[in-house]
Amino acid sequence: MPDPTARAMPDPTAFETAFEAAGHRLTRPRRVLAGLIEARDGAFSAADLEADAQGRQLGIGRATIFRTIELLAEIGALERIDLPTGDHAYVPCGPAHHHHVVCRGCSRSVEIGDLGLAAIARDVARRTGFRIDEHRLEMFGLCPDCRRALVPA
Amino acid sequence: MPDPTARAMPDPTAFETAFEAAGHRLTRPRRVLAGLIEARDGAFSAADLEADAQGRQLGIGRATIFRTIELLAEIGALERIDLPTGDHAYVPCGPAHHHHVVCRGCSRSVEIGDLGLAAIARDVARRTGFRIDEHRLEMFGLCPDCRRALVPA
DNA sequence: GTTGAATCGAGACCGTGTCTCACTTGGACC
DNA sequence: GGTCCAAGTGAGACACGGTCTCGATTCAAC
Repeated sequence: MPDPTARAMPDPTAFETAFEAAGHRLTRPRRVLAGLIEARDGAFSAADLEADAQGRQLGIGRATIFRTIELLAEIGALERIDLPTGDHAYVPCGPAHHHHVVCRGCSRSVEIGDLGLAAIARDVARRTGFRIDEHRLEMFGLCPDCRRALVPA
Repeated sequence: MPDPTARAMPDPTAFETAFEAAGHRLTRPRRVLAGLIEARDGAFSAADLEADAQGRQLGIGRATIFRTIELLAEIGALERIDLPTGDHAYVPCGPAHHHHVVCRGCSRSVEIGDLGLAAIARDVARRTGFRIDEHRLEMFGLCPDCRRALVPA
């Protein structure tokens, strides 16, 4: 009977590769958390991850969960977004500049490139006199699946 | 000697008008907080307001501060924004749909209209299949004054 | 196999925000 | 002006996300 705490170790996941590429150790807790995050495939809160880990009785400390999230955000594999409710969530993503659309039904998230925002930022800079050096755009709505679920007929 | 807790009552401020227009009582704590917020003229955190109120020894409870912020947000006189640090801040604003540019130096904030975002949202909807029903854009940088202060020569 | 720096788990701690509950007060009505 | 009561208040307990500390563990380089 396979030990549930020892996930079969298939190809290293994108997260595992990211850890090593950034010069960080690939430890058991990090591997487990990487697996849990990839299994979620969408925006999640720290509490979600905590519940996942606790549910499977993998003895992973809360501090480690927050540390791992922070580390992944630091190396650009994760990004923190702010839900309309005011809560924080995290979404897996690539390092290039981009934004997210998040489904309020299932939390699935899709990256959406910069769109015309850099140009808008320049425009705002010209009109306000501000020097803009950071911006954040988040969109919320319903993904195709959740839309269909809403109107089943 | 004037009682420091009894602010001279000049023309009702925009906030005070907003309270009454929305059918809420105009109480002493609300008047005081409205004054403190207007004196700040920019983004502020709940803790800032708390410190202001406590510093002046106006016996205003913490709960009242949060309740008042929430109420002002509800009637559209205040909006919650998310700082790049992950903290929350609040900025005074009008009820029309708009976005904010916030100075990371002095917290001054400027409203910036919808820009082309509605069009971008439609574009994203078409490309992703999502139904977009909310978006949030925030820009951060340095206001003209803080820029000058940075390069005094 | 040894070694030590990186990482970990447990749990105390902190800050933001919410809730409860007994008390106060604004303002409508007389 | 006085009465009245629903709306609002202050104090303090509470919930919760996130951080910090510290002694123990573990990865991975040698």
